[in-house]
Amino acid sequence: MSTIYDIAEETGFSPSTVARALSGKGYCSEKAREIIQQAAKRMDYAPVQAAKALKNKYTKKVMFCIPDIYNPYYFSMIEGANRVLESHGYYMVLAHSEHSKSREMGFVKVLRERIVDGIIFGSFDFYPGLVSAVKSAPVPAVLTALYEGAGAENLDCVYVDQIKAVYIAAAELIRLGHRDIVFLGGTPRELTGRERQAGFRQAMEDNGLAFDPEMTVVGDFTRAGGEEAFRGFLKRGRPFTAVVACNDLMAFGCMNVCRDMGLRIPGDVSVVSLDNTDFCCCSVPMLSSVDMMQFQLGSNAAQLLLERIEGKRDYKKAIALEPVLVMRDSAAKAGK
Amino acid sequence: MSTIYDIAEETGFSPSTVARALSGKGYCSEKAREIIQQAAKRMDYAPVQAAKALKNKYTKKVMFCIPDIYNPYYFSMIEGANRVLESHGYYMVLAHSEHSKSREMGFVKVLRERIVDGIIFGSFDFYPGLVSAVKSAPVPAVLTALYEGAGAENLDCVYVDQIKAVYIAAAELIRLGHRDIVFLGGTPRELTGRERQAGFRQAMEDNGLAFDPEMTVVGDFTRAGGEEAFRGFLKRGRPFTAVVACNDLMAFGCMNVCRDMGLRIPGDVSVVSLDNTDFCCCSVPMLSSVDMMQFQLGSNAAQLLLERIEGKRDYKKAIALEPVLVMRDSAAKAGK
DNA sequence: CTGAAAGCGCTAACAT
DNA sequence: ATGTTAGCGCTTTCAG
Repeated sequence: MSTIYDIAEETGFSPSTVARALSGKGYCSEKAREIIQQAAKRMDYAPVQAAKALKNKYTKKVMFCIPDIYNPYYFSMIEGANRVLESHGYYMVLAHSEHSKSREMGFVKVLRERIVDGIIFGSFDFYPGLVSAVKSAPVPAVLTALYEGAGAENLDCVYVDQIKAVYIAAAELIRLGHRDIVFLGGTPRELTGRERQAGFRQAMEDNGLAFDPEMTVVGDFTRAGGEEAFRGFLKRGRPFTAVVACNDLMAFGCMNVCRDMGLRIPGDVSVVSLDNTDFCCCSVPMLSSVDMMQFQLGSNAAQLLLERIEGKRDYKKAIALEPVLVMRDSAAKAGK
Repeated sequence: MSTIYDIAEETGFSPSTVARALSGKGYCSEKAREIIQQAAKRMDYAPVQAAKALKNKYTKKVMFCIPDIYNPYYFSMIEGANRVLESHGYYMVLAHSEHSKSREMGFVKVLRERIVDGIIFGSFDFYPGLVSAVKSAPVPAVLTALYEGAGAENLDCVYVDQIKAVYIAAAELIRLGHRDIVFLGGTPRELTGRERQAGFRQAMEDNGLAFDPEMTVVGDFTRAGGEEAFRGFLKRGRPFTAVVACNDLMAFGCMNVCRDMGLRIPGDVSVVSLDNTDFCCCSVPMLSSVDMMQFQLGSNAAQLLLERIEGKRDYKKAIALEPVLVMRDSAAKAGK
């Protein structure tokens, strides 16, 4: 634990020469550099980040804000972002909002203290208040969803088309011959919930099937929530042969309920969901799911953010990624 | 974006009065405080953390180092730690070593730059080099495992007894009448691998059963690794009626293989594993597993670390937590 | 090529 | 109660 002053004293050079030698910036003779670097190593020198941060106005840290740490959806996003951040010498500060708007707002507020150089939002649900707070924050932000409300003009984002994701899931079930398809969605109070339902409806109608609100239930994106919602649907006594679940966790819940009721998957019920998390391979049968490109979402978001932080870009950039259907064993032809 | 100097100028007070008014420390008249606080709000003042850090020698951040971000084992640990850190005004910096010792070492090295006030290790595999690096770091550290090698004298830790965890899992299977039990463990090159095997052996021998190395396979704690390892075991052609898996992911892999081979769970094969992650409820049948108290591990670790950081304690503290068996549907009486 | 000096924004001891 | 001053450790401009 030594400072440039200690090294200066030790080597007889001035602090500024030591700084130049160590940073590699500015003039410094070979000889001086060598002597100083050796002393630095010997004295276990390491620059104190707070001092650099105060002087340079950057912290080399980025905040990653997610709503739910137990949802594996976010894992590869974190990992994707982490990879590129790390390769640029940045660290990630995790902020977990637990779906609370006020906590999320709190994270945006502390940005003013400049504890990080930028922020990535893993969440989906933006609203004008948050967006305007984000925009008035002193550091750049990137969203991992498409938000087109007011104020979004200059906000970078990476997103995958939610409507399309549900669409291809439903379309595949229809292709397999299913007609009575349950939609296990999210609350329509959130944008994603509405978008996804729209995708489902469109897939049905494009294929000449009626969209029936009675075949729709909403859950909270947890396994338990999926179970509860699906049980609620079963009470209606409507016939069905397939389910589109809006995320893997709810699909697991749905599959649990099916098993309890003696329904076989995919024999009696076909299930396709969104997210394609690692756990799709852990269920029996393995879950067919739409890959929402989480890893790429994370890495691209980090990329965009760093471009802003490092001043390499000053205009808005939005990146759209394509969802990819991954079929496994939880869906089969209807009527088999 | 204003500083105490801006506010001083605006209000006519000196910077130090402003600082006192805003921090609430030191003398300051009611009137001055009011004026200053209003000005601060109006001017959107927020203290720059780098400046505080430079002066105060703390960053209000803690590094949490985990080896594998895709393993749900760590979720609740992260969450447990996060809860207490947050309640004390600290942020968590995530460090993901991807099981690489050199990366882990890298994280310990940057501690010298004082980017955080302390570090929690989620990993299991400690070795002398790491431990001595940790001990010479300028900030306190907490391990979430029991390490009794040299240098551990003054290192805080929270841990659950690995041997006991495996022991109670195996003992329950034995109680259910199983005698030919497969042990799906981790590599004996890591401490945990050895400990867990010891626990299994002890359970067998305490119940008058022989420990047979042929009934043991090792995997890498991933689902795919569990599958591969278990397939390897099946090739041996040894009869068995139950499996103790060293974590949930490997148990899922094992269950997948069983299904492929037409073995029914728990009819033909009973499975109990360690970790009790949320996903135990997602598999069919639901997985019986030993809760390794991850949430408590995380929150206690954070607690211990903060005690050190805030100078409230200067002696070693080690906390032992008890593993708890959670029976679900993947294990049943033998011979049914 | 090297050194002196100022300043990043905040804190705290000390003086008034 | 308030103001002055020095300093945390580093960067950078400007003299030399």
